[in-house]
Amino acid sequence: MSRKETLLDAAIALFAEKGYNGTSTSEIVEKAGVAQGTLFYHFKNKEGMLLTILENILNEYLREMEEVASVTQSGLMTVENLIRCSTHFRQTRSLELLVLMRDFPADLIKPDSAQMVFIVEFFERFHDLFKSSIDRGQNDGSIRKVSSEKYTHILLGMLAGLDRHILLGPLPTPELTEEIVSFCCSALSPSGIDPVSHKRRP
Amino acid sequence: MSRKETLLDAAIALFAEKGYNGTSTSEIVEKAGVAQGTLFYHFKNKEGMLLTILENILNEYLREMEEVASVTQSGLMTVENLIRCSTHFRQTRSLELLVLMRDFPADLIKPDSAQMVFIVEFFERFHDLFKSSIDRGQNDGSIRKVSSEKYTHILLGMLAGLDRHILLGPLPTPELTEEIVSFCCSALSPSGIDPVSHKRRP
DNA sequence: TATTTGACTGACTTGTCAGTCAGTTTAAAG
DNA sequence: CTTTAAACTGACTGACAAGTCAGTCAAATA
Repeated sequence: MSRKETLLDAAIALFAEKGYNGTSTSEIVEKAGVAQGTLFYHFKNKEGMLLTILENILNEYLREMEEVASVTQSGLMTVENLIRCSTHFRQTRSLELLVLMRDFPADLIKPDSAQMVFIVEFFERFHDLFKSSIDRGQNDGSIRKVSSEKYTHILLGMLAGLDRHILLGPLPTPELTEEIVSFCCSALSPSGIDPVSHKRRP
Repeated sequence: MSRKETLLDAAIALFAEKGYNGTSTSEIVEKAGVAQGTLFYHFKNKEGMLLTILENILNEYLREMEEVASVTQSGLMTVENLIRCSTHFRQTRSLELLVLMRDFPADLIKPDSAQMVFIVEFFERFHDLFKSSIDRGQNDGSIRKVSSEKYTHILLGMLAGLDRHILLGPLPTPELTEEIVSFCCSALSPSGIDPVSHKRRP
């Protein structure tokens, strides 16, 4: 593993444990077992490390989600699987997601900076991914006729909120995946369609 | 207005604008127009200011919510009104809520500290408020038979996530209140009950 | 009037931290 | 072997921030 990767791993662990602001560069280099200067040889500055971490995790998150959405199926089932995907991602990449949830945007409040613009693009792509799935569901009849724009905001806010609730919340949380899926299915299915069997009710 | 209140107001505005970590005590006293020492005369330290702000906002939030829940009506309608209440609160107290959403728990990561325990109690009371409403709805037939514990986590995570999405998200968000209400009603209503009219479907 | 008390002041101390830089090591290329 | 460039080092620095404290002041109390 290269020094750069070692440094990133150390930073992820420390940021997740103590937060971005609560972690000094000295701690990072100590944990990585390299000298102070090495950090600044590989990264422009401390914020550059955070951006690299966020960029990596967002890239992978989006890649997995887009893969799920590319499978041909009803719009509602796509939404279901996007929800399951987000759960799976949270479980496999909890440390990086914790950093994302806690330290964005709190420590990147420089609106219109190049980094901010860059990160915002990811959010737009997540938004489009959900919105086009809802639109598709409304065309194929699996999702009721509601404002897809507004329902996209609701789903995105909900999923991010649940990630945060589970990862950072002070209360222990039980396994919720299938309940979240059926909660959303009930909310999205057309009236008269049973959200479990996906068949029209008698 | 007392100096103490002036200091708190200045801190709320600055914390909301630049975050807790991004604000120095010098900036707070400058904005409040008092000397450096005055801050530490009224508050134990900088974190004491944050805790005071969070305690105030959580107290008022909980008071409004408990008032809403005390009105006699079906469990589902109570949940509906709790959701509307949270929206109203977000709109009227956006600055303080912004501070809460962004800087808790990121800057209070001292688990088991007295302050942390104190804040966690609020979360438990929010949890109980929602859970008992769902339980009531399951008794009066307005809410379907699901795990009230799990659905409480979903609702809490969802509402906090939407607050965060709207207050801190990089994308502009349209007005969502009634869509959130009907989203949740559809998810909570018993199958066969129309979530809008609350009458059994033909 | 004399004394006490609480609110307030602001220069100062103490410490930390991000970031720098002159120089060393490593390893590849000629 | 020599040259060159990239990777790496770690002591150092300048800036700044939280928190302190000896002392001022005005108003209440005796």
